[in-house]
Amino acid sequence: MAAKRSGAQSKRSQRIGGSLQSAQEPHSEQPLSLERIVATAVELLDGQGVDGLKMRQLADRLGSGAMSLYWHVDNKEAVFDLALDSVLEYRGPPQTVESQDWRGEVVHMLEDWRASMLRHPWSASLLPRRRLGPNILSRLELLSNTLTRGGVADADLNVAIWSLWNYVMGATITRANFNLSDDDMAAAQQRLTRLSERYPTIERTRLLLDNDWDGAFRKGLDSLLDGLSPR
Amino acid sequence: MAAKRSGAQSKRSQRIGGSLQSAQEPHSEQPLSLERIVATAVELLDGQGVDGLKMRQLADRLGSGAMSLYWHVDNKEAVFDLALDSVLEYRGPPQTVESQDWRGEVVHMLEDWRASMLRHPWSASLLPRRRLGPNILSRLELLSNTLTRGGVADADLNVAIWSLWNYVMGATITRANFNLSDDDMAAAQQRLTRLSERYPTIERTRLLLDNDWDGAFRKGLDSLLDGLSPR
DNA sequence: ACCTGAACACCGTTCAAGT
DNA sequence: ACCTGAACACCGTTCAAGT
Repeated sequence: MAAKRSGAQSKRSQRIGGSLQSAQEPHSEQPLSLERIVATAVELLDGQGVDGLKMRQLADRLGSGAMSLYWHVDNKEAVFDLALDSVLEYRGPPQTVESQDWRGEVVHMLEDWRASMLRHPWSASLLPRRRLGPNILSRLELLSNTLTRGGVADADLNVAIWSLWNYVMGATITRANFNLSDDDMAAAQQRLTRLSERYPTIERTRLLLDNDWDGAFRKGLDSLLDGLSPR
Repeated sequence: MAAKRSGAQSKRSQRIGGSLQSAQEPHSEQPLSLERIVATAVELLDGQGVDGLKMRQLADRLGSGAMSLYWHVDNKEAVFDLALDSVLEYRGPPQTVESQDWRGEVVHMLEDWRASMLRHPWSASLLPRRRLGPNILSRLELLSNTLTRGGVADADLNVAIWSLWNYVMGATITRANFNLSDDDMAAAQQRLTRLSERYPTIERTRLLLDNDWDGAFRKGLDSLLDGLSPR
């Protein structure tokens, strides 16, 4: 495992007269480091999606030879794991007083989790396929904690957590992969009406055209929490 | 979208009329056909996972040259779409009388859906990423239908359906990707206890070691349905 | 310790061509 | 209509080697 590099060294302290390097590559000549690799991988993933991440391109963007990455990282899988975990960091609830509103806290935590993943649409699909990293474990720990404080018995805790996990993951994966450009919307609409005699109900309620994702997420979450709440 | 009339398919002649011989052979030297390609792709995917499907190997297994597939199919993506849809067929509830028990029917439909996907562990992760095919649309239609019969108002229907979708997808994707060999179990246990001071709660309830997947799925689903049920 | 180019073993797909 | 091999444009990774 690579020792930590003090990343902020030489290049940072220079800060030469601000106008010249307004050319697009502000970070081209630093040494490689795990941090830079991960950050750049996230950039690339955000821009090109999971299939768009290429080791050569990643190295290129970092200004290094293609194979230099392999000294810092075992393989591409490791890059995925690191990028994924880096995106799942939780900063905690807005610092108010230690609140009594456990349900509100749960909602906040889950909405923040979903929002973090939606900011990096490749992340949600990746999460269930990889080993759980420290950041997601922290989120689960905090969630368990809050539920316990809310009165959920230990015997019901795992079911509650997995239910919430399932709901959040399903919602986020689905939403992240549903790219509704105007064209897609139009196409879906057209297709649906064309098939209205095969699928009358979902056509009537416009299931596939409903695009209030945030509202639907929140409402469904409320229902689930209703069902899970100790009475 | 439901009826996939891709370019590849339209390239095929219809070849419907009574031909000289109804092909009867097992599957060693038959001509290629979309059906055989899809069936074999499913076999391969079951055995090797999503990343294990190679066009060359697929052709090989079908006893044809590597490039012959491309006359029947546009590209690899199309193979995925077809394999996925083929796995999602629904045969309907066990033929009893038209029941009054709408909730029981919903549970049956969702458990069958989950079971179908778990029989082909690659399928769940694929489903949210691809265009919805006819078989999954049929399942959604039937679900909508049943919920409506159960008294869910049109205004609440989409939220209910997406909530159930989210839950089922999240649960199935997670379960399908959680391969708990004895080794993995042991490793997880070890890791968790080693980290027990960082994650005390999930360690205490053995969140990651809980392996009653079916039971947890059912219990969580019940909670969700409790929350969604009209009162 | 850190980085590198050349090279290998793939894999999806295009193409021109066969029947 | 249906199938094929050769070839192209990749891409992850190994290796032997540089500093």
